Amino acid sequence: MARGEQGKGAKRKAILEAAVRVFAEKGYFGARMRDVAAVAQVADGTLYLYFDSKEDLLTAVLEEHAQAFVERARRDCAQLSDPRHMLQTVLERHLASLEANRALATVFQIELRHSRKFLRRIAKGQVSQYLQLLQEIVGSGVSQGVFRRELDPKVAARVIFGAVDELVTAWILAQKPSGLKEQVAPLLDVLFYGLCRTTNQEVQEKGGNHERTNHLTGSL
Amino acid sequence: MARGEQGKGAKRKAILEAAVRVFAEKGYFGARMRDVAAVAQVADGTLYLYFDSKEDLLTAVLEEHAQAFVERARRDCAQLSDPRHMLQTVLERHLASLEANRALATVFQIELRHSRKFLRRIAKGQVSQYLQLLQEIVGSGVSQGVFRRELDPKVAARVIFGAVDELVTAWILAQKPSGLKEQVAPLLDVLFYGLCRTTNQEVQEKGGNHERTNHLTGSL
Amino acid sequence: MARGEQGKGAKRKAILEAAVRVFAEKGYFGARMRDVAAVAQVADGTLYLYFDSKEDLLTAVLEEHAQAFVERARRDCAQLSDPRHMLQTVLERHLASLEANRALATVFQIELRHSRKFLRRIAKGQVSQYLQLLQEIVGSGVSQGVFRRELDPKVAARVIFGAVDELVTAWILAQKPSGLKEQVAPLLDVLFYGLCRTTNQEVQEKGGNHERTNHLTGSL
Amino acid sequence: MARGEQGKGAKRKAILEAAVRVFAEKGYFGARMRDVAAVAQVADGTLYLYFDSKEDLLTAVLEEHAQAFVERARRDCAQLSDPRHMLQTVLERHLASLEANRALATVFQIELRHSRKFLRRIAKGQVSQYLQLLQEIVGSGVSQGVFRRELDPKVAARVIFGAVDELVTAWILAQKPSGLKEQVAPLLDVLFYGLCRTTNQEVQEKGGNHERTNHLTGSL
DNA sequence: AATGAATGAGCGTTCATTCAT
DNA sequence: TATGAATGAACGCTCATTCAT
Repeated sequence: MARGEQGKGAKRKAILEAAVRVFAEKGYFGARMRDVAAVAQVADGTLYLYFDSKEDLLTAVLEEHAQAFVERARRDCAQLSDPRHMLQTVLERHLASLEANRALATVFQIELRHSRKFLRRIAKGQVSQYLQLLQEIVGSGVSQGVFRRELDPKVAARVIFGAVDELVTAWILAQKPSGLKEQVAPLLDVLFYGLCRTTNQEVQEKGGNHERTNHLTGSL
Repeated sequence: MARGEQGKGAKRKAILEAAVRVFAEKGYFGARMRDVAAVAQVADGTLYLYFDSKEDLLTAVLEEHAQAFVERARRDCAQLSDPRHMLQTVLERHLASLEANRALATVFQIELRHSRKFLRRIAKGQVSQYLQLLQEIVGSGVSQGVFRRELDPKVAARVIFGAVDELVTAWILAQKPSGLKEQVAPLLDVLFYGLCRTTNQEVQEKGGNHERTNHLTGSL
Repeated sequence: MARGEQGKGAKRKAILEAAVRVFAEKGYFGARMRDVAAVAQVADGTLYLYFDSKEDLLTAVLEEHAQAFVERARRDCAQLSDPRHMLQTVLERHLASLEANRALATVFQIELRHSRKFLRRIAKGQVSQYLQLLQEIVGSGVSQGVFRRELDPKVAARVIFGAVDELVTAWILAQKPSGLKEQVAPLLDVLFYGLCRTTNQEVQEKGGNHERTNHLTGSL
Repeated sequence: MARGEQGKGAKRKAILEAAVRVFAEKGYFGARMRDVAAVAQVADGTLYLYFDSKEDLLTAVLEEHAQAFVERARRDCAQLSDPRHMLQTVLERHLASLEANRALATVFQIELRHSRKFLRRIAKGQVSQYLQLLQEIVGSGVSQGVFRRELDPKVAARVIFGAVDELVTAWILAQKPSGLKEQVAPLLDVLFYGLCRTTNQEVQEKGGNHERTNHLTGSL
């Protein structure tokens, strides 16, 4: 029972966790409040003591986790100076935290996007803050001369976000999901050095980009 | 009336277009078949002469457009040799075609993804073919020595797709959407040359990357 | 095709036969006019050139067969003098004709009775005439001194009808239907001589009732 | 309101009664669940708290009453020794209980038989038990020497059942229904003594069968 | 706070019937 | 006559939400 756990917000938490499970399993529209109540071991009506509506429940799931995520990402970055390290850290956190809770990841990647309304809410909320952070990282990278000055930080941030997002979605949909975190290195490789080969790249760095990536990763 | 239009598949087409409009406006679950029928100026039951179910209608919207898109992208590429040109052409087409029909874009970016089931269907179908194409482009770029040989083509393809996808979704959600096509250039800039500045880049190519991009774009 | 058969009423007949088959198989409410049309190899709309409505089609099935049945029963009886022979002949015809067309029997025993309205129509129509005939037979039997004079001909007629009807329904419902006609003899045995043993029956007729039954049956 | 009635199963009962009324009035297919709900003074959805489906509701009507009926019939018989008395008692109960609730009788005689499927369910269930009981009565009558030993108990049971059933159906369909119970006596007369006159019957029992029937009836 | 029985609006789908061809 | 595409009214059932206890 969710009763004795901690007393206070234990029931609320139980409901939220149940919601994540049920939404992930059946999808938002396929999920019935009754299912959530059953999983949370709570009466139907009790849900409404903690959440205004089904939609509010989904929103709560979002806010419960997303806020913390962005905040921690910012804190992580505050302790780093190299924007490449920042990106690496943020993306690793991103992938690792979703990998740790697949149901939650499903809700974030799929269920939260089932309507323009919801999508907008996310886009204006947490995602926007996340993009903002990425943009700042890119900006500071440019200032530091680490990133190319021709970059459009807005577009760059979206490219980064889109890329990670796509990897996560693919992972969600995969039947036998491979590791998510492992994909940070090749992802950063593309993001950092792009697709194109610069004429003298090989001369500059024998052994190529892999070494660089390893170098970076190794230094953390 | 949809009657006299062209005679044959006119009604089917009218229904499909109505579906796109209604799905885009109200979302798949918010849309009632009756709405679709009304917009198509057709009786409720008529919908079922052309489509098996609401879900089938959504599926049909997908297949009606997605297939053609990938095919054309392939045809476009067949006439080009430089993989950079290929990417540019494909992404331009991608953005341009969605920009031309915002309702359709909404359905593709949002409604078709409302459930794991549907998402999977797409991921295994058209999107997978699209990714395949991108992967081939990257692969040929590597072979030609235009793209870096360290690239993981699979990850690179996902990065490209994720980036475009993110741009489109952002455009869908924006209240006053700016041009989509205009974003191809900065997008390619990031994708081609990455975030990082290579130490001697400035020396090699005065004027930097912008010039290169312009050069490429200008040549088309 | 039902085309060339005889020209005129061939199509009407084809539809009626199709209706019997479909009604028997799926039940009146489960049957769709389209099914009937398909079996009759006719367009949906054509049904309405021959019958006013689905209900009318069922009614037509009834009238097409029931009328003839009662008429023939009367004709049969006209050639007999012994009311016991009459009953036997009528019931044999009854069972034999239904046994010959199980689908038709199904429609008569089940589908035609799905509503009070229809049941009433039958009860007032063909069944009433059939009961009338039975009643007359009983009446003449009483007059002739063959049947007991205490009989209430109305009740007797209903008992006879109910008994046959029940046998037919049981036959319809049976998975592996045994012969129907074979049941006439034991049925008549009960109807003619009742359940009770009259005190001196054994004395009067050694060998008992079986012999009598055989005697009667044998004489035909 | 059905609320305060008895508390517990009151609502379920109210729904069942409403169903009987509505099914009897409009027929199973003509009846809408909404009608049932309205008559039961209950919300539409409430029906589904007590019954799985419309069909389940009809089934429940059947089982609610039929079981009790057969059980009571058996109990009645257990206290009697003369199979004639048994038959009389059972049939009287049968007719009396249906006469007491015409709507219920309608459902039993008509609505429960609207499809082969349902008819089969009944035939295999309650009716089969009823027939079994009748068969046993006939059997014991034969053993006791009260009934003729030539009887085929199976056929005899069906004759009895068919006869009663027919009387009830006729009563249901009649516009101005006469008494049902009153028909037991003439019914038994036919069933007991059959149609045929045995040669010396008049001698044996002056006053004929009527007297015997009265004798029997009078003794109860 | 917690319950869960009750509510009732809402929707996808079917199918008898029509009618322009 | 015949067709079959089109119609649109109708209905069983679901489920988010409420509220008396």
